[in-house]
Order: sequence, then C-alpha cells, then structure tokens
Amino acid sequence: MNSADIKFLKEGYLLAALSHQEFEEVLAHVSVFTLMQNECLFDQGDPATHFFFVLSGTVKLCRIAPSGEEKVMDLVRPGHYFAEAVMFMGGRYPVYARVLEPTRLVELDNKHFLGLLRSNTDLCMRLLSTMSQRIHGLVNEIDNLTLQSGAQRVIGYLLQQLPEGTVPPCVRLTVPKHVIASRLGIQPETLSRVLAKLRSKQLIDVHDDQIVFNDVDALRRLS
Amino acid sequence: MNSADIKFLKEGYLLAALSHQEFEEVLAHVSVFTLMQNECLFDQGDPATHFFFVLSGTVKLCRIAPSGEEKVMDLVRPGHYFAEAVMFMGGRYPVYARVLEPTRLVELDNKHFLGLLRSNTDLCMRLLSTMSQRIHGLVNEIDNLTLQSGAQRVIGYLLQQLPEGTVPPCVRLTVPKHVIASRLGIQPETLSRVLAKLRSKQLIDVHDDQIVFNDVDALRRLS
DNA sequence: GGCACGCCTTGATTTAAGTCAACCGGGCCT
DNA sequence: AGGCCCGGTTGACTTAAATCAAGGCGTGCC
Repeated sequence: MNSADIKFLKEGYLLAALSHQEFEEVLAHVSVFTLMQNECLFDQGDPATHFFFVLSGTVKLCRIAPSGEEKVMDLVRPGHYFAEAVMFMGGRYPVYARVLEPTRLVELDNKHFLGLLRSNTDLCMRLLSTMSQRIHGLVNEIDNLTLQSGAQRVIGYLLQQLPEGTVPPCVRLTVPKHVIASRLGIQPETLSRVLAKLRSKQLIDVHDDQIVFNDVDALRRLS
Repeated sequence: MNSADIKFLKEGYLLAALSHQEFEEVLAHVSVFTLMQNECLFDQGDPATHFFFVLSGTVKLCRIAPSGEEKVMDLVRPGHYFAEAVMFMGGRYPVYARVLEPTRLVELDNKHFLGLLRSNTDLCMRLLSTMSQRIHGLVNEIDNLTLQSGAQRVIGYLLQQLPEGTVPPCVRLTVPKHVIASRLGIQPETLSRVLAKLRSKQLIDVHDDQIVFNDVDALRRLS
C-alpha cells in the first residue's frame, strides 16, 4: 500500500472518524490489490468476510436471477465503498462483483471493523450516514424504475454524468453501453434507440462514447 | 402511552440496546397518538424531524412523481420503524405517509435520538443492522422489478404473506388490492388479471380479500 | 330508499419495450 | 493478413402490460 493509497483512504468520509492510532490499526488489517480487467472479486452467494474501497478503476455489482438473467445493480468508482451493509447481516454477498478495467481495491476485514465500530460512535454515525445515503439512492432508483420511462432514465443518467462547466456540455461514457443499459434496467437495443431518437431531435450528438449536449434545458424537462 | 404500548416498544429489536434509565429517558421524549383512517402523517418534502414506530394499524409510504403519479414504496405494519434513515440526511421526507386504517404510532425525536446514538454503540449497531436489512430489501425489490414479470411479483407477494401452518394455506389481504398493485409496481387491472389467470389454472381460489392456495409448490416454481 | 363514491373486474385497444436477426467495425490473437 | 469475438446499431416482429372504457357491487350518507 503506497502513500497515495493511504492518503486517499484516509481522506474519505468514513475513516475520518478514526484517530491516528486507530487508522494505523486499520491499515494493519487491510489488503490492497489490483484486479485485471474482467476479474471477479466475489460471486453472488459467497460468504461475506470483507467490504471494499475503490482506489482506482470501476467495479460492477450484478444480481443474477435464477433464470440466468443479470442486472447491473451498481457501478462503483474511486472514493466509494461497497458491500459494507452485508457486514451486519452475517451472511453472503447478494450480488457478484467484477471489475470493468484494471482496478485497485482496499479490502477491509468485517470482523475487525465491527470491533472498531463497537468502541467508536463517531465511526458508527458516519457509517449510518453512508448507509442512509445508499437507502436514499435505492429508493430513488425504485421510483425511477416504476415512475419513469426507459428514455427518461437514460436522459437522467446522462445529465447525472455531466460534469459542471464543460463547454460545450459533454459526457464521455466510461463503461460499455450495454453495461449502462443494464444499470438502467433496459436492453442495449433500447439504449441505442433512445440515443438515436435524441440525436434525430438535435438534442445530442453521439460520437462513440462521447455525447455532446445541444440543449441541456430541454433534456432536463424531458427527464 | 399505556403499558402495552411500552412493552411492545421495549421488546422491539432496536431499543433492546437501551438501559432501563435510557429507555425511560426515551419515553420522556416520544409522543404516542392514533391517526384515523386515511389521515396523513407527513407529506413528501416535509422537514424530517421524527421517525416512527407502528404500534397497530398500517402506514402507506408513497412516492409522488412530478407527473402526479404515485408508487407505494412500503406498507409498514406493527413492530416496524420507518423514516429512521432520513435522520442522517438532515433533510426532508422523500415520501409521504398516510394510514390505511386507524393506526397507533410512536413518534421519536430525531435530535434526541441522535444524542443517544452518540453515546451508545450497541444502539448504533442495532440501527446499522436494521438499516442493512432495509438495504437488502430494497436491492431485492429492484431485482424483482427488473428481473421478474408482474405475475411473478404477484405470486412472490402472495407467498410472502402466507402464514405458516394454515390448512388449507390461505391469505387474507389486509390492504386494498389497488394498494397491493401499486406496491408491486403494476396497475390494478393487471393484478386482477393475474389473479384471474391463477384461478383459471386452479392454483388459487379468490373470495374477495381471501385467497386460498391450491398448490403452493407449483406457485413457488412460478415465482 | 336513492345516490354518490370507491374498489374491482373485464373487454378492447394501444404502446413501450423486449426479442430476434442481421450486419458492421474494432480489437486481439495466431 | 485473416479469423474470431465482442459491442453496437438497425429493422422487423412480438409481447407484456398499460390505457381506456364500461359495468357491477358494496358502503356510507342524506
């Protein structure tokens, strides 16, 4: 674990609750490693012994149905934790995790971390805050899935990825389109069609993974 | 607040973390009240100052889209808390809450409870556990919405409501069918059709709000 | 008793989106 | 260079479910 990794981890919201000594102790119980593109971190149903922090790269969390169909539940990027909620259910990962590109991860031990939590209420409060945000995001996602059309979800996603202050406003898609489609609960064909339709209305220009917004306000009104 | 209320509240998982003294202190900061059928507890967007525990009755949590459409996000029954995650986001209720029948509620003050959390890690751990279960349920719901058909969701819901040990296996629906439909993300017409289809296959018998299961195993295989 | 309202069911029709199929282009490997 | 694989696009067709409309029934109120 190099000093940039340590700095990035320490600057994150969650572990800011730790004293210097506590942080050093955490460091003694974590692993850092890099997975190659498409490597699997854990399978759905594996016993949950750790949770993770992304230093760099992208992790895809997927749910597999009995039918074999899959849904991308989340795309986790640098600076974010995942699988921390499973720590409290003493069970198994409800999803599988695979990396979409070379990805550097910090692996934190559940048992050790639970021990930390038991004597640090500030850490508890930060974790509660993190988890309440996750709940909030999931509630919004159910709202989107049930109260919005597929096209509206695409537009919402694109607007969400739009960095502030780019001129002209544009987004570079950092994951394959079929992954984005699954993340949004639509088929890849549908994603293509929605993008094609927005392009035909001059609302966007599409160049492979680059999307230029021609009328952000109109798009906001459609979402 | 009568002694049955107090007993029920104290026996719940969350507050089992409290000492007798702490529990008495909590009691000094809660309100208990009964809402009449269809009364509204809070509106979507209201400042979130409290969370709640259901002593009796049923609370419907709904999300309203800008279009005016609504989705039943949850039906909260006796023994369950709701709105506790909003405590950590210092904001507003993301849903509105209305009671479906006369409902008795305990209202707990967010600020006071946060104070308790700051000095009781056992309470924190129990709340973390409660919230991780909520996350788990929401993940499952997204799975259901995206990877299952409407009919499968209906069957899953019915099986979930099935009490153990009833002979013949049967369920009495305790909320209106159009509410169940919204909870499942389908229209009431679709719910009628699914039930009619299952009845035509002799898998269930429907008498108003009573549903008798004729072949539980077959239903499980369909869900 | 009559009326209004709400819930539910059913039929007909429409629609959003999925499914299937084919083609294209780019990257990787031999 | 050629072949294979993968991701993406597009067209044709299908389907699950929504939408629209109408009717029936039960409950509560006057």
